[in-house]
Amino acid sequence: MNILDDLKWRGAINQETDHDGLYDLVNKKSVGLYVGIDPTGDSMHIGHLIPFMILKRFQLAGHHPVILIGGGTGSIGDPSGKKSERVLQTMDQVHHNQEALTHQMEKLFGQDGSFEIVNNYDWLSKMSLLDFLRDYGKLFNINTMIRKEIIASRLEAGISFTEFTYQILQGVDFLHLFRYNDVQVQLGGADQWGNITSGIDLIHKVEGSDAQAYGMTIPLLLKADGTKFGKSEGGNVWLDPEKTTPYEFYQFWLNQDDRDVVKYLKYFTFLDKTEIDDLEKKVQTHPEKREAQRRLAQEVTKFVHGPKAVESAERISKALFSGEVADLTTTEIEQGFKNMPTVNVSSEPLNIVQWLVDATKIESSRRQAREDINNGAIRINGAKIQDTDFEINPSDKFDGKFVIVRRGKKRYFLARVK
RNA sequence: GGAGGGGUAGCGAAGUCUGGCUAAACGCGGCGGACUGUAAAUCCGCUCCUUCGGGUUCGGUGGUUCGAAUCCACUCCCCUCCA
Repeated sequence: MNILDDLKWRGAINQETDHDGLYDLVNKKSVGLYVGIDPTGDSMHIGHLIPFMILKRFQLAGHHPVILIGGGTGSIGDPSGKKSERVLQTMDQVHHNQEALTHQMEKLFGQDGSFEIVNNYDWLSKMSLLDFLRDYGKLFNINTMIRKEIIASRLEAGISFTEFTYQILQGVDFLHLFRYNDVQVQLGGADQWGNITSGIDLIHKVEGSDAQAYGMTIPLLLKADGTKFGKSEGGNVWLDPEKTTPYEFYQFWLNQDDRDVVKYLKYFTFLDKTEIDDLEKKVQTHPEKREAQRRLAQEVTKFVHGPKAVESAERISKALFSGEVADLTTTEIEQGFKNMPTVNVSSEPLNIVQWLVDATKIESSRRQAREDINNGAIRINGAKIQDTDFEINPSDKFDGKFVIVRRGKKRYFLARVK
C-alpha cells in the first residue's frame, strides 16, 4: 500500500497543503521529510511521539527523515497550544534537553544512517538581527501572520514580539532544510499548520513559486471520553525509562478503553491492516480478553524500550496482578515498584501489627491493621497473613533487600530493608 | 462601632430549645470484601485511639451539675445586614 493511503487508513492525516502534489512526489522518489521538536523538556512523552511515528513510517517506506531539534527556536518558545506567554528557559537547560532528546531519537530511528538529526541553533544563532530583518522579515506580511489561528487566539490576552516571531523562525528552518538537506515535506501536529504554511510561503517567495515544498498535519488525538490523550494517573507518560518505567509504560497501553484501542493500534504500531482488522474483530467479540490492548502494549513498548522490556513488563504485570510476587528478581521489583509508596525499614523481626503501623506507616492504626489482617487483606511477599501475632522477618526474601506488602486487591507498598 | 447567624469526625450536615438512651443520625469521600476484563455499574462490611479494662473528642478557657456537643460566663474565628 502507498504510504499516504496507509496513513489515510490510519486516520493520521489532518491537512495537506497539496494532496495530489504530495502523492506524486512520494510515489516518484525517496523524499526528505522533517519533524521538529523544541527542547522544552529532557524527554519526549507519548504525545510528542505521534508525528515521529509518522516520520518513522516514511522511513520504513524508503524515505529520508530529518529530525530537527529546536535548540534555537526552543530558546524562544512556540506560542502553539499555549494560552499565555512561555517562561524562557536558560540556555543551559536548552542544551541539556537537546542532548537528551537527540539520544532518544537515536533509539527510535536507529543507527544505520538512514536519517539525520539537525539542530536549528546551528543556523539561527549565526544570523544577525539585520540579516534577519532584511532577508526574512521583509517577506512576512504582518496581516497574514496575525490571521493565523495560533496568533489570533492570543491577541486578546497578549503576546510578546518574541513569540510572535516564532513562525518566521520555523519558516526559516524549513527553507534551510529545503536548500541544504533536500527536505521537501514538513510534518507536524494539527497546531503546527500555521507554522508549516509559513515555511512553504517563504520557500515559494525565495525559491520560486514552482518550488516543491509540502506540509502535512496529523489530527489532534482525543480519547473516546473527549479528554486529552496521553495522561495517566501519574501525569504524562514519558519515553524516558527513568521517568516512566517500561512496566508503567506497558500498563498505560494495556489499560486503554475498548473504544480507543483500534485507533491507537493504527497510530502507534507498525502492524498492517490485516492484523489490525483482526484485532478489531476480537475487541468486538471478546472484549474481556483484551487481546488488542495487550498487542498494543507489546508493540509500543517494544518500539520504545525494546523486546526485553516487554518481557520484563509482562512478568511484573503477571506477578503484581496475580499476587504471586515471590519469584520477581530484585531489578524487576525496582522497576515495578518505582512509583509505588516506599518506606525504609530495619531488618529487625517485629510483630506484624506493630510493623504495619509503627515501622512502615502502611496502616493508620492498630485497630485498622487488625481489621485488615482479619479480613485477609494483607499479604507479605505474596503470602496472605491472617494471624495478628505473626512475626515478620524483613530480610528473609529478595536478597534481604525488600519486603513487598499488598493491602487489598491491588495496593502495593515496598519496604526497603536497611 | 451596632444587629443577627454560625463554628460538630477527611468534607457536607443533623443533634443544642426538652442535659444522661450519643463516640455522636444521615450523605459524600476513603478503605476492605463480593462480582468483573487490571473496565463501568452494583451489592456487603469498616471508617477517633486502645495494651479491649478503657481513653480522648463537638473553636478555646473556665463554670453549673452525679452527668454537658447540649445550660451559664468570658474569649477567638467566620458569614450577612446596618453605620
